[in-house]
Amino acid sequence: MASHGARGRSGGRPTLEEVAARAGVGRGTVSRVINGSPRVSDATRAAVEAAVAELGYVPNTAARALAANRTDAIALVVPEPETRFFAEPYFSDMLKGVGAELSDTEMQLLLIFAGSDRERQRLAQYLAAHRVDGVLLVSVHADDPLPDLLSQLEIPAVISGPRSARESLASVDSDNYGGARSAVEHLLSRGRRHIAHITGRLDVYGAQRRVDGYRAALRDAGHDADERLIEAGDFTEEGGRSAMVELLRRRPDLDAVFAGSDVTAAGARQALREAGRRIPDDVALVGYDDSAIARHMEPPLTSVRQPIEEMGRAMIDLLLTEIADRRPAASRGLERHQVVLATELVERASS
Amino acid sequence: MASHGARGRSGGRPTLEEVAARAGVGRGTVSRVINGSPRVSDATRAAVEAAVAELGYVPNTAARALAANRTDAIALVVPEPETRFFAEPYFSDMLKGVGAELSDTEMQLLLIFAGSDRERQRLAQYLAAHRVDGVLLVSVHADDPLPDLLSQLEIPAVISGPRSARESLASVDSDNYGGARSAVEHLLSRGRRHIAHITGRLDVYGAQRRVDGYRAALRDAGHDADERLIEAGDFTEEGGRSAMVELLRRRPDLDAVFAGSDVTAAGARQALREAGRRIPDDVALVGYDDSAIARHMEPPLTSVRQPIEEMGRAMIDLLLTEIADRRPAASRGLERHQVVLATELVERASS
DNA sequence: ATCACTTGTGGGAGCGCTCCCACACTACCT
DNA sequence: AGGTAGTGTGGGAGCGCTCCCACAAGTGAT
Repeated sequence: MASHGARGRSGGRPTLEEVAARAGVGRGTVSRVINGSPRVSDATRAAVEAAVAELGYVPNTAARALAANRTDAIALVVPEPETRFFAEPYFSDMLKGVGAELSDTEMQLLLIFAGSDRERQRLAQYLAAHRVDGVLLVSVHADDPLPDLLSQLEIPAVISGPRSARESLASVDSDNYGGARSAVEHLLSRGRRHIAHITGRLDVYGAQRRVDGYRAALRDAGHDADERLIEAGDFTEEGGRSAMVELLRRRPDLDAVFAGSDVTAAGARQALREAGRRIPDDVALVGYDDSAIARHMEPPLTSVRQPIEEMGRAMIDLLLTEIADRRPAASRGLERHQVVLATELVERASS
Repeated sequence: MASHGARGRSGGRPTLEEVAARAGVGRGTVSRVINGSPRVSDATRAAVEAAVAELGYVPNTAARALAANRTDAIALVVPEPETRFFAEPYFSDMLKGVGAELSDTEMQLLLIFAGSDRERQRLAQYLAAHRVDGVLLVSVHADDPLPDLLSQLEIPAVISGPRSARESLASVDSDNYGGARSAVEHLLSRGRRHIAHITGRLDVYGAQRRVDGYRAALRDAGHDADERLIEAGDFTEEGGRSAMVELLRRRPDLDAVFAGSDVTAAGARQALREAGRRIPDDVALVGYDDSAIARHMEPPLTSVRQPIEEMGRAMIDLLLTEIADRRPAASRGLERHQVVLATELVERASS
């Protein structure tokens, strides 16, 4: 009795109502069983479950979403071009943690790229349509309007990286400051005295914090910071190479380099090689991220490991909590969830 | 007047009805405007569009999905562990093509991994719930039950790679057979006579086809196929290395290697180096995929380029057509869409 | 003037759920 | 006996759309 032309194909998926009829109970009871409500007698539950199995019933997500005003889906938003997503191990590790933590949930994960303006446009539409219950925002840049949009739309969200003061979103971060400190302290303990730093992209909060940590470690050790020992990179190999060239020109006497990422370190290594400097004999090198690159570099690279996978897990935990008590961060006052995970220095032959 | 406790939060999203009231028209008319029906007068359309803009109306996807029985979303299913997804450039190129082709559509793309049994279980649930309008299946293995499941559920789907006889799904493939032929013919034309082949994983159709092409090229050139010149790899670097070691042991006189992928070629190169063979002087090497690895190898690797991005585009085209005329492949008889795109040999210093 | 279309429009019915109120029934106190 | 909980259950109302039927109004042929 399909009244709409487009319906009734595909052999007719069974509905709640049909399951109820089959089990000899009411619609509400079946709904309770499906949703795991405790207020159902064991006998009834068994009868309903049998009917569900016989009919091969699968709930209609659209109907549920409409009635209950939730989608059972969350989005992992990557505000970067896809290229970077695949190039940086950060994202794949993050995805692994997120996926693992989500695997015993009913939640569906969507991956959304928002690198170009056009993609951002689409994303805004998407969020406005409330097609997800929550958002994981990885790699937030300074002045990014996304966090504001999110809290305006009152969509639960968790960002990775440090949170700037004005934002009211929950966040998970690794201790970039401490990680940088430990790298520099390590180099100092190895007797290095002229330690340079190639930064990451400074519009990424984390990179900025690493610079702070670098400065603090030097200051605490009684070294005066020489600005000529700091050069901006951009997380790319080429950026690392050219920054290294520049540093060697300015301070030919440097004996150690702390790079803002492993990829940057790879670029720096190249420049050092070309300049005839041996690693670690002439110049010690330390990277950041402890990615596969670090292990495979020649010589193997000392690097600061971030617990990225754990960060992913933590982000999901926070987000699910946030969704569960449906009160977006903004409206719950100042008390905001912020998790900071420790880093670990992995020592290898390059330092 | 929110009757459900959970509703009416978030400042009340405007509904179709409210837009209709504001524009002084009926519900149906607004729906027609939203969906771009031509049967609306210009004046009315303008009035509705104004109301939409003033109210900031965004259609409720769940309601639409429920009423129209479509989701405006398609899934890109990767039947592989995530690790492989990130490791092989194939997927990122594919994703790029798919994304590009989809960007002027309303369709949402979901990325779903189905590497483990558990993930497959979830996927089956997901598909049974008809949460997507169509599926893109990349990297299908032999005996994979997914294609059958898909046609059973009557979900429009397109697979990448050659289609086995029994499947009724549309497919897009690159010419693996021809690509392999061209690689071998190239090596022959360079005067190589003992050409070995390290295969990909043979449960992947494409890898099998490459073996066929390799054999055919040799046969046509009047060489008798020596099975000792063929060794199975698995698309990994380590697999390529150990296969090469084995080949060198069996046929120390070989003077060329055609590898099933660039990554495999990288492994082979390593083994050749260790054995003291120079590339291309002693042994010529050709890869497959023309990925970034090929360009950066030392020496740069000759490789067969597959138009992966174009494949992604073509898959989307097919799928959207399939969805548009809502008739899944199976029910439309034998005439099935199958697109095969040509490959191109990119010559570099390794051969 | 009549008929036969075509074009534009309004609104009822229905998609398959969830939420919640109402009600029956039991158990245990006063 | 009457009250007061608590427990399990049925089903109405409603979520915000799309589809389609009905109908008004216009257009041209007869």
